[in-house]
Amino acid sequence: MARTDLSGCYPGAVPVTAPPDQLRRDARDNRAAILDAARELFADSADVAMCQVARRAGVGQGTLYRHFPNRSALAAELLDSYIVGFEELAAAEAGAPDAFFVLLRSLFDGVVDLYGLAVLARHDVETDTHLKRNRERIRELLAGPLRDAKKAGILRRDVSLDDVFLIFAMGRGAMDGLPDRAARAAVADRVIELILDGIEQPAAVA
Amino acid sequence: MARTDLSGCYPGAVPVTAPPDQLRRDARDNRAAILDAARELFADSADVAMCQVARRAGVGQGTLYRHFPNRSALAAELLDSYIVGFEELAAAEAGAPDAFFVLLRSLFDGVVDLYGLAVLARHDVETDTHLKRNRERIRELLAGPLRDAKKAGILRRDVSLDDVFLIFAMGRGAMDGLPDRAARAAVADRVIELILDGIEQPAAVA
DNA sequence: ACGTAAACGGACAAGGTTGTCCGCTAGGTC
DNA sequence: GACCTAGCGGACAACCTTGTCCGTTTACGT
Repeated sequence: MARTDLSGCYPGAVPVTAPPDQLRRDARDNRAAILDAARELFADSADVAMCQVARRAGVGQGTLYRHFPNRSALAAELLDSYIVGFEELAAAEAGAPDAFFVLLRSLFDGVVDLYGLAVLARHDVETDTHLKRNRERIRELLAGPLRDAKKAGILRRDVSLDDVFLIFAMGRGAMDGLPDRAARAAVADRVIELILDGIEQPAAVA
Repeated sequence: MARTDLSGCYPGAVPVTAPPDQLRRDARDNRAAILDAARELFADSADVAMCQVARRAGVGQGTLYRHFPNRSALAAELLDSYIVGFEELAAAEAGAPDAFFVLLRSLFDGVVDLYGLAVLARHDVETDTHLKRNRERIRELLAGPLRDAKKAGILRRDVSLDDVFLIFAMGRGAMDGLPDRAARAAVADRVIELILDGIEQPAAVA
């Protein structure tokens, strides 16, 4: 006997559409738990299975996928919340001559805290429009500080915005495969030291 | 009816043990074809399925696995052949004051040509003893040039061998996700420019 | 020529991941 | 307190990858 076709009779995996603050309480809690779990898991690695996120959040896979239709959507949400913080910092530092270096440092700190996410962002950057927009946003926020730093004579004149992304990628690469935040933080410090001064000895120090 | 147990009656996937130059001609050709295919595929990405290697080499999967029992063994072989070249270069440059920079440049070129392999090497470094030994070998080859460069006053005094690996990882990171050799080569050039001089403006250039 | 063992190749089992389906539970409202 | 629907959860199909198995082919010594 053929099973009755019940398609459409149940909500199924209909994605959650309401804004997060209008959700039913249990849904809101689950959403938060999922984001927390994802943040913890994506901190150390980009290789996180969706079922791990669900388990850690204490929800079923169905719930996870209803809130975030795929891994990219989940990552995008985490990334957005990072960008918000970055925008605030940029606003606070606006005008300061060393704002550029403060923001650069903050980008590195971002990788220290969410290494896996940074990897994911890089990998998906070609395919995911949302991530591209975030990238563009960071560009905008850095353009002013970059100009100011050059004007103040504390930054090489030939450094471009593209170079900043390059430096970001360099920092991320240096943190590849490290086991935890502490190790990444240590490496980030050293990378900044190296990058700022360069490794070549200035011609004559006397 | 139970199938007769034929285990051991056929050579099966018995690994090839003879030295490569004593193999039967078809086996030697296949081995070479596999290595060529792997080199091409690992050039752009670490995410290469073994069956792709087999297909590209024009051999069956069984053949591939008999020559190289797993992906690590295949990667190790490629890596070894790179190391041989690096050793030759180190020998040729021995004593030259700028040997350190030449070798550093060569490491970057290695990533440009075999990016996927570099990623793999980094990722497996904790688990694979063979890779660890290669790393150690590079360390040995760089120690002298590093000392000489400092003595010649063309390298910051506080740069350590660990920093060299860090710089290597930075370069690799900067090349993440780039589509081809050409793009990687361009990035490698810029990274070297940035790393050598640093991005901070020297106090007073006057 | 010819026989033997080395080598081949592709089917396949095992393991793991993604995203969907659908029967049930329980929050919020009247 | 009862209803109704948003939301839950976990089984599962589909897919991919790794490494093994075993019947067949072929290089090479005699």
